[in-house]
Amino acid sequence: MTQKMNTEARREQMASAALNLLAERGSEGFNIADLAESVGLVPSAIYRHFEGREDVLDVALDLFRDRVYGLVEAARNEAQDPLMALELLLTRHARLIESGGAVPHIMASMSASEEHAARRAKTERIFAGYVARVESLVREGQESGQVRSDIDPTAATLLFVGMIQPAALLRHAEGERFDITVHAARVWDLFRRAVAQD
Amino acid sequence: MTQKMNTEARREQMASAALNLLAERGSEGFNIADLAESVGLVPSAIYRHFEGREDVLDVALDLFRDRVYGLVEAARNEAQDPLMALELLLTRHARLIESGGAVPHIMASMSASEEHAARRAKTERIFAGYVARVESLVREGQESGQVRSDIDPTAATLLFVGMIQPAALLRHAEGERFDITVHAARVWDLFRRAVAQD
DNA sequence: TGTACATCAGTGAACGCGCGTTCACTGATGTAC
DNA sequence: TGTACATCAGTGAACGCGCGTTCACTGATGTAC
Repeated sequence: MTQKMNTEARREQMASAALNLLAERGSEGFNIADLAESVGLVPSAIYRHFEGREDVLDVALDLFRDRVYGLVEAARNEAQDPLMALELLLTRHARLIESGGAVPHIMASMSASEEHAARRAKTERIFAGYVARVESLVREGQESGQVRSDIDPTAATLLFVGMIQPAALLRHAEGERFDITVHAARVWDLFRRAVAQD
Repeated sequence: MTQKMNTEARREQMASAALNLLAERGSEGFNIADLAESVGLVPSAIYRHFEGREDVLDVALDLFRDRVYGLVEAARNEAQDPLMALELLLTRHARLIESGGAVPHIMASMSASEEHAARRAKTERIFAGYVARVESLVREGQESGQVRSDIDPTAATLLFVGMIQPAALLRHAEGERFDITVHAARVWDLFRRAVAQD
Protein backbone atom coordinates (compact mmCIF):
# COMPACT_ATOMS: atom_id res chain seq x y z
CA MET A 1 0.00 0.00 0.00
CA THR A 2 1.13 3.49 -0.75
CA GLN A 3 2.16 5.90 1.96
CA LYS A 4 -0.83 7.31 3.78
CA MET A 5 -1.35 11.03 4.24
CA ASN A 6 -3.88 12.97 6.27
CA THR A 7 -6.77 14.22 4.25
CA GLU A 8 -5.93 17.96 4.22
CA ALA A 9 -2.48 17.30 2.81
CA ARG A 10 -3.89 14.90 0.20
CA ARG A 11 -6.57 17.34 -0.86
CA GLU A 12 -4.00 20.02 -1.47
CA GLN A 13 -1.74 17.64 -3.34
CA MET A 14 -4.62 16.41 -5.46
CA ALA A 15 -5.95 19.90 -6.22
CA SER A 16 -2.52 20.97 -7.33
CA ALA A 17 -2.08 17.86 -9.48
CA ALA A 18 -5.54 18.42 -10.96
CA LEU A 19 -4.59 21.95 -11.92
CA ASN A 20 -1.51 20.67 -13.71
CA LEU A 21 -3.59 18.18 -15.65
CA LEU A 22 -6.11 20.88 -16.51
CA ALA A 23 -3.35 23.08 -17.86
CA GLU A 24 -2.16 20.24 -20.08
CA ARG A 25 -5.40 18.81 -21.32
CA GLY A 26 -8.23 21.18 -20.47
CA SER A 27 -11.32 20.16 -18.55
CA GLU A 28 -12.45 17.83 -21.32
CA GLY A 29 -9.36 15.69 -21.08
CA PHE A 30 -9.29 15.74 -17.30
CA ASN A 31 -10.23 12.40 -15.74
CA ILE A 32 -10.13 10.73 -12.35
CA ALA A 33 -7.88 7.86 -13.44
CA ASP A 34 -5.10 10.19 -14.58
CA LEU A 35 -5.41 12.33 -11.48
CA ALA A 36 -5.09 9.25 -9.28
CA GLU A 37 -2.07 8.07 -11.21
CA SER A 38 -0.39 11.46 -10.98
CA VAL A 39 -0.46 11.25 -7.17
CA GLY A 40 0.45 7.56 -7.15
CA LEU A 41 -2.92 6.26 -6.01
CA VAL A 42 -5.80 4.22 -7.34
CA PRO A 43 -8.92 5.99 -8.79
CA SER A 44 -11.22 5.15 -5.92
CA ALA A 45 -8.81 6.82 -3.50
CA ILE A 46 -9.86 10.20 -4.89
CA TYR A 47 -13.26 9.71 -3.30
CA ARG A 48 -11.77 9.65 0.19
CA HIS A 49 -10.99 13.33 -0.28
CA PHE A 50 -13.48 14.69 -2.78
CA GLU A 51 -17.17 14.18 -3.42
CA GLY A 52 -16.54 13.55 -7.08
CA ARG A 53 -15.06 14.86 -10.29
CA GLU A 54 -16.97 18.12 -10.22
CA ASP A 55 -15.84 18.75 -6.64
CA VAL A 56 -12.21 18.25 -7.68
CA LEU A 57 -12.63 20.78 -10.48
CA ASP A 58 -14.23 23.20 -8.07
CA VAL A 59 -11.34 23.04 -5.61
CA ALA A 60 -8.77 23.18 -8.41
CA LEU A 61 -10.50 26.32 -9.63
CA ASP A 62 -10.18 27.86 -6.16
CA LEU A 63 -6.49 27.14 -6.22
CA PHE A 64 -6.20 28.58 -9.72
CA ARG A 65 -7.96 31.78 -8.62
CA ASP A 66 -5.70 32.21 -5.62
CA ARG A 67 -2.58 31.76 -7.72
CA VAL A 68 -3.66 34.12 -10.47
CA TYR A 69 -4.87 36.84 -8.12
CA GLY A 70 -1.68 36.35 -6.15
CA LEU A 71 0.30 37.09 -9.29
CA VAL A 72 -1.35 40.50 -9.58
CA GLU A 73 -0.82 41.29 -5.91
CA ALA A 74 2.82 40.25 -6.05
CA ALA A 75 3.41 42.43 -9.11
CA ARG A 76 1.73 45.38 -7.39
CA ASN A 77 3.79 44.96 -4.24
CA GLU A 78 7.13 44.51 -5.93
CA ALA A 79 6.83 47.30 -8.48
CA GLN A 80 7.51 50.96 -7.84
CA ASP A 81 4.55 52.21 -9.84
CA PRO A 82 1.42 50.93 -11.62
CA LEU A 83 2.97 50.75 -15.09
CA MET A 84 5.92 48.78 -13.81
CA ALA A 85 3.50 46.47 -12.02
CA LEU A 86 1.76 45.75 -15.33
CA GLU A 87 5.05 45.05 -17.04
CA LEU A 88 6.09 42.71 -14.25
CA LEU A 89 2.73 40.96 -14.42
CA LEU A 90 3.09 40.44 -18.16
CA THR A 91 6.56 38.99 -17.78
CA ARG A 92 5.40 36.55 -15.15
CA HIS A 93 2.44 35.43 -17.19
CA ALA A 94 4.81 34.78 -20.04
CA ARG A 95 7.06 32.72 -17.82
CA LEU A 96 4.09 30.80 -16.47
CA ILE A 97 2.97 29.88 -19.98
CA GLU A 98 6.50 28.89 -20.87
CA SER A 99 6.57 26.44 -18.00
CA GLY A 100 3.25 24.93 -18.98
CA GLY A 101 0.90 26.53 -16.49
CA ALA A 102 -1.38 27.57 -19.30
CA VAL A 103 -3.60 30.20 -17.75
CA PRO A 104 -5.73 31.18 -20.76
CA HIS A 105 -6.14 27.55 -21.64
CA ILE A 106 -7.66 26.77 -18.27
CA MET A 107 -9.95 29.77 -18.39
CA ALA A 108 -11.25 28.94 -21.83
CA SER A 109 -11.79 25.26 -21.30
CA MET A 110 -13.44 25.72 -17.92
CA SER A 111 -15.91 28.27 -19.17
CA ALA A 112 -16.88 26.10 -22.11
CA SER A 113 -19.07 23.69 -20.22
CA GLU A 114 -22.67 24.43 -20.99
CA GLU A 115 -23.99 21.69 -18.74
CA HIS A 116 -22.24 22.63 -15.57
CA ALA A 117 -23.58 26.15 -15.29
CA ALA A 118 -22.13 26.58 -11.81
CA ARG A 119 -18.60 25.84 -12.95
CA ARG A 120 -18.97 28.12 -15.92
CA ALA A 121 -20.32 30.97 -13.81
CA LYS A 122 -17.52 30.53 -11.32
CA THR A 123 -14.88 30.66 -14.06
CA GLU A 124 -16.40 33.82 -15.42
CA ARG A 125 -16.44 35.38 -11.98
CA ILE A 126 -12.78 34.54 -11.53
CA PHE A 127 -11.95 36.09 -14.86
CA ALA A 128 -13.99 39.19 -14.07
CA GLY A 129 -12.16 39.48 -10.75
CA TYR A 130 -8.82 39.25 -12.50
CA VAL A 131 -9.85 41.92 -14.97
CA ALA A 132 -11.01 44.15 -12.10
CA ARG A 133 -7.64 43.81 -10.36
CA VAL A 134 -5.72 44.68 -13.49
CA GLU A 135 -8.09 47.54 -14.17
CA SER A 136 -7.41 49.04 -10.77
CA LEU A 137 -3.71 49.14 -11.72
CA VAL A 138 -4.61 50.96 -14.91
CA ARG A 139 -6.74 53.48 -12.99
CA GLU A 140 -3.98 54.05 -10.49
CA GLY A 141 -1.70 54.70 -13.43
CA GLN A 142 -4.12 57.32 -14.65
CA GLU A 143 -4.30 58.95 -11.24
CA SER A 144 -0.53 59.07 -10.94
CA GLY A 145 -0.31 60.57 -14.43
CA GLN A 146 1.63 57.67 -15.97
CA VAL A 147 -1.29 56.51 -18.04
CA ARG A 148 -3.14 58.90 -20.30
CA SER A 149 -6.40 59.98 -18.76
CA ASP A 150 -8.33 60.16 -22.03
CA ILE A 151 -8.39 56.41 -22.58
CA ASP A 152 -11.04 54.01 -21.36
CA PRO A 153 -9.51 51.98 -18.53
CA THR A 154 -11.55 48.88 -19.32
CA ALA A 155 -10.45 48.90 -22.95
CA ALA A 156 -6.83 49.29 -21.93
CA THR A 157 -7.21 46.48 -19.42
CA LEU A 158 -8.70 44.04 -21.90
CA LEU A 159 -6.03 44.94 -24.42
CA PHE A 160 -3.47 44.08 -21.76
CA VAL A 161 -5.18 40.84 -20.79
CA GLY A 162 -5.34 39.69 -24.42
CA MET A 163 -1.68 40.31 -25.16
CA ILE A 164 -0.38 36.98 -24.00
CA GLN A 165 -3.25 34.70 -24.93
CA PRO A 166 -2.73 34.26 -28.69
CA ALA A 167 0.97 33.83 -28.15
CA ALA A 168 0.26 30.77 -26.02
CA LEU A 169 -1.69 29.16 -28.85
CA LEU A 170 0.81 30.07 -31.51
CA ARG A 171 3.59 28.66 -29.39
CA HIS A 172 2.04 25.23 -29.72
CA ALA A 173 1.83 25.55 -33.48
CA GLU A 174 5.33 26.87 -33.97
CA GLY A 175 7.00 24.98 -31.19
CA GLU A 176 10.37 26.03 -29.88
CA ARG A 177 10.93 28.60 -32.58
CA PHE A 178 8.56 30.95 -30.83
CA ASP A 179 9.97 32.62 -27.74
CA ILE A 180 7.20 33.89 -25.50
CA THR A 181 9.46 36.01 -23.32
CA VAL A 182 10.78 37.90 -26.32
CA HIS A 183 7.25 38.28 -27.60
CA ALA A 184 6.13 39.67 -24.23
CA ALA A 185 8.81 42.35 -24.33
CA ARG A 186 7.87 43.44 -27.85
CA VAL A 187 4.19 43.52 -27.22
CA TRP A 188 4.77 45.45 -24.01
CA ASP A 189 6.46 48.20 -26.00
CA LEU A 190 3.37 48.44 -28.16
CA PHE A 191 1.06 48.51 -25.16
CA ARG A 192 3.12 51.18 -23.47
CA ARG A 193 3.04 53.34 -26.55
CA ALA A 194 -0.75 52.98 -26.67
CA VAL A 195 -1.47 53.92 -23.09
CA ALA A 196 1.48 55.82 -21.61
CA GLN A 197 1.35 59.56 -21.10
CA ASP A 198 4.02 60.99 -23.34
CA MET B 1 -40.08 9.94 -41.84
CA THR B 2 -38.35 13.26 -42.20
CA GLN B 3 -37.70 14.81 -45.56
CA LYS B 4 -34.81 13.16 -47.35
CA MET B 5 -31.90 15.13 -48.74
CA ASN B 6 -29.00 14.10 -50.91
CA THR B 7 -25.84 13.47 -48.99
CA GLU B 8 -23.84 16.52 -50.08
CA ALA B 9 -26.59 18.87 -48.96
CA ARG B 10 -26.94 17.04 -45.66
CA ARG B 11 -23.23 17.06 -45.02
CA GLU B 12 -23.10 20.80 -45.45
CA GLN B 13 -26.15 21.31 -43.27
CA MET B 14 -24.72 19.06 -40.59
CA ALA B 15 -21.28 20.65 -40.68
CA SER B 16 -22.84 24.06 -40.29
CA ALA B 17 -25.06 22.90 -37.45
CA ALA B 18 -22.06 21.26 -35.79
CA LEU B 19 -20.16 24.53 -35.95
CA ASN B 20 -23.02 26.32 -34.25
CA LEU B 21 -23.07 23.75 -31.47
CA LEU B 22 -19.30 24.02 -31.10
CA ALA B 23 -19.58 27.77 -30.74
CA GLU B 24 -22.13 27.34 -27.97
CA ARG B 25 -20.70 24.48 -26.02
CA GLY B 26 -17.14 23.83 -27.15
CA SER B 27 -15.91 20.47 -28.34
CA GLU B 28 -16.40 18.92 -24.93
CA GLY B 29 -20.13 19.57 -24.92
CA PHE B 30 -20.55 18.60 -28.54
CA ASN B 31 -22.39 15.32 -29.01
CA ILE B 32 -24.02 13.35 -31.79
CA ALA B 33 -27.49 13.32 -30.24
CA ASP B 34 -27.70 17.11 -30.13
CA LEU B 35 -26.33 17.45 -33.63
CA ALA B 36 -28.95 15.04 -34.93
CA GLU B 37 -31.70 16.90 -33.12
CA SER B 38 -30.57 20.24 -34.46
CA VAL B 39 -31.08 19.02 -38.02
CA GLY B 40 -34.30 17.22 -37.15
CA LEU B 41 -32.96 13.68 -37.48
CA VAL B 42 -32.18 10.68 -35.31
CA PRO B 43 -28.59 10.08 -34.05
CA SER B 44 -27.86 7.12 -36.30
CA ALA B 45 -28.68 9.25 -39.34
CA ILE B 46 -25.43 11.15 -38.81
CA TYR B 47 -23.54 8.01 -39.81
CA ARG B 48 -25.05 8.05 -43.29
CA HIS B 49 -22.96 11.15 -43.94
CA PHE B 50 -19.98 11.00 -41.63
CA GLU B 51 -17.64 8.27 -40.46
CA GLY B 52 -18.10 9.30 -36.86
CA ARG B 53 -17.88 12.08 -34.33
CA GLU B 54 -14.26 12.88 -35.08
CA ASP B 55 -15.03 13.11 -38.77
CA VAL B 56 -17.83 15.59 -38.07
CA LEU B 57 -15.45 17.75 -36.05
CA ASP B 58 -12.90 17.56 -38.84
CA VAL B 59 -15.35 18.77 -41.48
CA ALA B 60 -16.74 21.44 -39.15
CA LEU B 61 -13.19 22.66 -38.64
CA ASP B 62 -12.74 22.93 -42.41
CA LEU B 63 -15.85 25.05 -42.58
CA PHE B 64 -14.64 27.16 -39.68
CA ARG B 65 -11.30 27.74 -41.39
CA ASP B 66 -12.95 28.78 -44.64
CA ARG B 67 -15.21 31.24 -42.87
CA VAL B 68 -12.48 32.81 -40.77
CA TYR B 69 -10.01 33.11 -43.62
CA GLY B 70 -12.86 34.46 -45.75
CA LEU B 71 -13.34 37.19 -43.17
CA VAL B 72 -9.77 38.38 -43.65
CA GLU B 73 -10.02 38.25 -47.45
CA ALA B 74 -13.31 40.16 -47.42
CA ALA B 75 -11.84 42.85 -45.19
CA ARG B 76 -8.81 43.16 -47.43
CA ASN B 77 -10.93 43.45 -50.57
CA GLU B 78 -13.39 45.95 -49.21
CA ALA B 79 -10.94 48.28 -47.51
CA GLN B 80 -8.94 51.02 -49.21
CA ASP B 81 -5.76 50.32 -47.31
CA PRO B 82 -4.23 47.78 -44.87
CA LEU B 83 -5.05 49.70 -41.71
CA MET B 84 -8.66 50.09 -42.74
CA ALA B 85 -8.75 46.41 -43.52
CA LEU B 86 -7.64 45.61 -39.97
CA GLU B 87 -10.26 47.92 -38.53
CA LEU B 88 -12.94 46.32 -40.66
CA LEU B 89 -11.78 42.87 -39.63
CA LEU B 90 -11.96 43.80 -35.97
CA THR B 91 -15.47 45.16 -36.33
CA ARG B 92 -16.64 42.02 -38.03
CA HIS B 93 -15.11 39.76 -35.44
CA ALA B 94 -16.91 41.79 -32.81
CA ARG B 95 -20.19 41.38 -34.63
CA LEU B 96 -19.61 37.66 -35.04
CA ILE B 97 -19.04 37.25 -31.33
CA GLU B 98 -22.11 39.32 -30.60
CA SER B 99 -24.20 36.95 -32.69
CA GLY B 100 -22.81 33.92 -30.92
CA GLY B 101 -20.32 32.63 -33.50
CA ALA B 102 -17.66 32.52 -30.83
CA VAL B 103 -14.42 32.26 -32.76
CA PRO B 104 -11.89 32.24 -29.91
CA HIS B 105 -14.04 29.80 -28.02
CA ILE B 106 -13.90 27.32 -30.86
CA MET B 107 -10.17 27.71 -31.29
CA ALA B 108 -9.44 27.23 -27.62
CA SER B 109 -11.68 24.25 -27.07
CA MET B 110 -10.57 22.48 -30.22
CA SER B 111 -6.92 22.79 -29.43
CA ALA B 112 -7.42 21.48 -25.90
CA SER B 113 -7.77 17.82 -26.80
CA GLU B 114 -4.65 16.00 -25.85
CA GLU B 115 -5.89 12.66 -27.09
CA HIS B 116 -6.82 13.65 -30.61
CA ALA B 117 -3.44 14.96 -31.67
CA ALA B 118 -4.57 15.29 -35.28
CA ARG B 119 -7.43 17.59 -34.39
CA ARG B 120 -5.22 19.64 -32.15
CA ALA B 121 -2.54 20.00 -34.78
CA LYS B 122 -5.11 20.98 -37.37
CA THR B 123 -6.56 23.66 -35.10
CA GLU B 124 -3.13 25.07 -34.49
CA ARG B 125 -2.41 25.12 -38.20
CA ILE B 126 -5.63 26.98 -38.83
CA PHE B 127 -4.75 29.51 -36.17
CA ALA B 128 -1.24 29.93 -37.54
CA GLY B 129 -2.72 30.47 -41.01
CA TYR B 130 -5.02 33.13 -39.66
CA VAL B 131 -2.16 34.88 -37.92
CA ALA B 132 -0.11 34.74 -41.13
CA ARG B 133 -2.93 36.39 -43.08
CA VAL B 134 -3.33 39.18 -40.56
CA GLU B 135 0.42 39.60 -40.41
CA SER B 136 0.59 40.14 -44.15
CA LEU B 137 -1.84 43.03 -43.71
CA VAL B 138 0.43 44.50 -41.06
CA ARG B 139 3.45 44.13 -43.35
CA GLU B 140 1.63 45.77 -46.21
CA GLY B 141 0.80 48.59 -43.83
CA GLN B 142 4.48 48.98 -43.11
CA GLU B 143 5.35 49.00 -46.79
CA SER B 144 2.74 51.62 -47.53
CA GLY B 145 4.03 53.74 -44.64
CA GLN B 146 0.82 53.60 -42.62
CA VAL B 147 2.32 51.34 -39.98
CA ARG B 148 5.55 52.26 -38.26
CA SER B 149 8.43 50.28 -39.64
CA ASP B 150 10.29 49.94 -36.34
CA ILE B 151 7.78 47.58 -34.79
CA ASP B 152 7.85 43.82 -35.00
CA PRO B 153 5.03 42.74 -37.31
CA THR B 154 4.39 39.48 -35.47
CA ALA B 155 4.06 41.26 -32.14
CA ALA B 156 1.64 43.79 -33.64
CA THR B 157 -0.33 40.96 -35.23
CA LEU B 158 -0.70 38.99 -32.01
CA LEU B 159 -1.66 42.14 -30.16
CA PHE B 160 -4.38 42.63 -32.76
CA VAL B 161 -5.55 39.03 -32.61
CA GLY B 162 -5.83 39.14 -28.83
CA MET B 163 -7.87 42.32 -28.73
CA ILE B 164 -11.25 40.74 -29.06
CA GLN B 165 -10.70 37.48 -27.22
CA PRO B 166 -10.95 38.56 -23.58
CA ALA B 167 -13.93 40.72 -24.37
CA ALA B 168 -15.81 37.62 -25.47
CA LEU B 169 -15.23 35.97 -22.10
CA LEU B 170 -16.05 39.06 -20.11
CA ARG B 171 -19.25 39.49 -22.06
CA HIS B 172 -20.53 36.23 -20.63
CA ALA B 173 -19.73 37.32 -17.09
CA GLU B 174 -21.21 40.78 -17.40
CA GLY B 175 -24.03 39.95 -19.75
CA GLU B 176 -25.85 42.65 -21.68
CA ARG B 177 -24.12 45.47 -19.84
CA PHE B 178 -21.00 44.88 -21.89
CA ASP B 179 -21.18 46.12 -25.48
CA ILE B 180 -18.60 44.40 -27.63
CA THR B 181 -18.97 46.76 -30.56
CA VAL B 182 -18.23 49.77 -28.37
CA HIS B 183 -15.31 47.90 -26.83
CA ALA B 184 -13.95 47.11 -30.31
CA ALA B 185 -13.96 50.78 -31.25
CA ARG B 186 -12.14 51.80 -28.09
CA VAL B 187 -9.55 49.11 -28.29
CA TRP B 188 -8.99 49.91 -31.95
CA ASP B 189 -8.04 53.45 -30.99
CA LEU B 190 -5.44 52.05 -28.63
CA PHE B 191 -4.09 49.67 -31.25
CA ARG B 192 -3.90 52.43 -33.83
CA ARG B 193 -1.97 54.62 -31.45
CA ALA B 194 0.47 51.79 -30.81
CA VAL B 195 1.21 50.92 -34.42
CA ALA B 196 0.28 53.81 -36.71
CA GLN B 197 2.92 56.07 -38.19
CA ASP B 198 2.26 59.51 -36.74
C1' DT C 1 -48.35 8.49 -68.48
C1' DG C 2 -48.16 4.52 -65.54
C1' DT C 3 -45.90 0.60 -63.31
C1' DA C 4 -41.83 -2.06 -61.44
C1' DC C 5 -37.48 -1.73 -59.62
C1' DA C 6 -33.13 0.01 -57.61
C1' DT C 7 -31.14 3.14 -54.72
C1' DC C 8 -30.24 5.20 -50.63
C1' DA C 9 -31.46 8.51 -46.68
C1' DG C 10 -33.63 7.90 -42.38
C1' DT C 11 -35.09 4.75 -38.31
C1' DG C 12 -34.93 2.43 -33.86
C1' DA C 13 -33.29 -1.18 -31.20
C1' DA C 14 -29.31 -2.96 -29.29
C1' DC C 15 -24.50 -3.15 -28.20
C1' DG C 16 -20.26 -2.05 -25.84
C1' DC C 17 -16.66 0.88 -24.22
C1' DG C 18 -15.00 4.37 -21.09
C1' DC C 19 -15.26 6.33 -17.00
C1' DG C 20 -17.18 8.11 -12.79
C1' DT C 21 -18.67 6.13 -8.65
C1' DT C 22 -19.73 2.69 -4.77
C1' DC C 23 -18.61 -0.50 -1.25
C1' DA C 24 -16.85 -4.10 1.58
C1' DC C 25 -12.39 -5.01 2.94
C1' DT C 26 -7.33 -4.20 4.24
C1' DG C 27 -3.71 -2.74 6.84
C1' DA C 28 -1.00 1.30 8.37
C1' DT C 29 -0.86 4.81 11.97
C1' DG C 30 -1.56 6.87 16.14
C1' DT C 31 -3.61 6.66 20.84
C1' DA C 32 -5.05 4.67 25.38
C1' DC C 33 -3.79 1.98 29.18
C1' DT D 1 8.01 0.34 26.75
C1' DG D 2 4.74 -2.86 25.04
C1' DT D 3 0.14 -4.44 23.74
C1' DA D 4 -4.82 -3.82 22.24
C1' DC D 5 -7.87 -1.06 19.89
C1' DA D 6 -9.95 2.59 17.03
C1' DT D 7 -9.52 5.31 13.17
C1' DC D 8 -9.20 6.15 8.60
C1' DA D 9 -6.52 6.39 4.06
C1' DG D 10 -5.95 3.29 0.36
C1' DT D 11 -7.56 -0.93 -2.50
C1' DG D 12 -9.81 -3.58 -6.14
C1' DA D 13 -13.79 -5.53 -7.89
C1' DA D 14 -18.08 -4.46 -9.67
C1' DC D 15 -21.73 -1.51 -11.20
C1' DG D 16 -24.23 1.51 -14.24
C1' DC D 17 -24.93 5.54 -16.98
C1' DG D 18 -24.02 8.17 -21.11
C1' DC D 19 -22.91 8.15 -25.53
C1' DG D 20 -20.82 6.84 -29.83
C1' DT D 21 -21.60 3.37 -33.09
C1' DT D 22 -23.70 -0.72 -35.70
C1' DC D 23 -27.10 -3.01 -38.34
C1' DA D 24 -31.17 -4.95 -40.26
C1' DC D 25 -35.12 -2.81 -41.83
C1' DT D 26 -38.28 0.86 -43.88
C1' DG D 27 -40.14 3.63 -47.19
C1' DA D 28 -39.43 7.78 -50.07
C1' DT D 29 -37.44 9.24 -54.47
C1' DG D 30 -35.95 8.96 -58.89
C1' DT D 31 -35.17 6.05 -63.10
C1' DA D 32 -36.06 2.50 -66.72
C1' DC D 33 -39.28 0.60 -69.77
